[in-house]
Amino acid sequence: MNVKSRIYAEPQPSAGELLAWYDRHHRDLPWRTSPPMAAKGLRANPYHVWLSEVMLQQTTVQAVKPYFLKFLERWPTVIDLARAPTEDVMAAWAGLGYYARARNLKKCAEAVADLHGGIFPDTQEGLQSLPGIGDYTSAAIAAIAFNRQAAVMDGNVERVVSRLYAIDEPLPGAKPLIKARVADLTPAGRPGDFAQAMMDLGATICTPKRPACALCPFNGHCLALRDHDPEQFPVKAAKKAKPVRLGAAFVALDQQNRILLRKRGDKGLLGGMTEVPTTEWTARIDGDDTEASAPLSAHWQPKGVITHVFTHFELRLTVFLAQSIKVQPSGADHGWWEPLINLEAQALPTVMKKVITQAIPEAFAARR
DNA sequence: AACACGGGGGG
DNA sequence: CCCCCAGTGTT
Repeated sequence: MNVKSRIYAEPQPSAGELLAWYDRHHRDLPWRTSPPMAAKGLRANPYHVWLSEVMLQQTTVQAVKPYFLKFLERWPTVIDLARAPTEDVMAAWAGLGYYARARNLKKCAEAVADLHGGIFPDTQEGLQSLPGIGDYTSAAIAAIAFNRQAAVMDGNVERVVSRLYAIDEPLPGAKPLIKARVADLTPAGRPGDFAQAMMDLGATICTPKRPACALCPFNGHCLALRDHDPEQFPVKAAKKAKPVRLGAAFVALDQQNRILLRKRGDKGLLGGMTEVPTTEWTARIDGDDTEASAPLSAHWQPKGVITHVFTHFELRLTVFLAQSIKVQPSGADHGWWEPLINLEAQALPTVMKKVITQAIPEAFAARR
């Protein structure tokens, strides 16, 4: 920045302006200690902050709320979570996505319970040594639960800051530059409120499309607003096309209305989750091979195709149903027969709920 | 540095 | 339909 623009630029944005806005407009969220309460010295519970932050990774506030309340009711402390069966945690997480988070959540709870006496580390370094806690989450917990002056940067903050300074370098390359700006802005007092204020601002005012700049506490300092079009920031690197994968899924019911289920391996896609048997998911499907790869010999009835979009590919599964199967004692490989009435308690990812609903429309509507 | 990893809501 | 989201771990 040259001398002239330094002289004539607007005064720098300050944390105080944002905190004043936050005091008036902050959202009331289940894991949050409101600014008035925080001012009276009530500190947020590190367990609550950690649980919410892990759930909020790449996930919207709206989606997280019910899961957060359910987890807290079922496992009130990190010790309770550490002692819970992993299958229960996976089943409770089902539907939230990114299931490595649930596996790491359990590992992290065990580490805190067994290695730290049930007390979360209170530094960013200590927190980041735990499973599932990276750059963002360690900074967020350190700032929000322990009042540390940590620079919290997520997708919202990247957008706000890239607009504030009209940063034209594309993401993710611009992250170090943005992080430095965030560190400069983060105040020693109320760093947790500042972080949450930045994220609230990004979620409600400085939105990806049609930002409400007229309502923004930073609208006197925003270079993207003054000199450009805020909607053009942040600049992002081009993304690649999604390939399609195909396969078949088999819904088998026995004579007692039980469904054949399997557990997926602990690593990789949908790791540790429950599924119905399927073929491999490949670029092309061999029609003659489909029947042969069914989990057992039966009258397989085609029930249509479901589509599910993952982060990096689109999956189309042809669904087959077989009913009134006589279960052979040593029949299913690695699977088990689960009464349909228990489906709700299984760790079924959304794609598998789609498959089962396609074959048995009333499968998940039966209760209540 | 690039890739793998879910799911849902908004425009 | 496309975009994005309170990112982390692996390679």
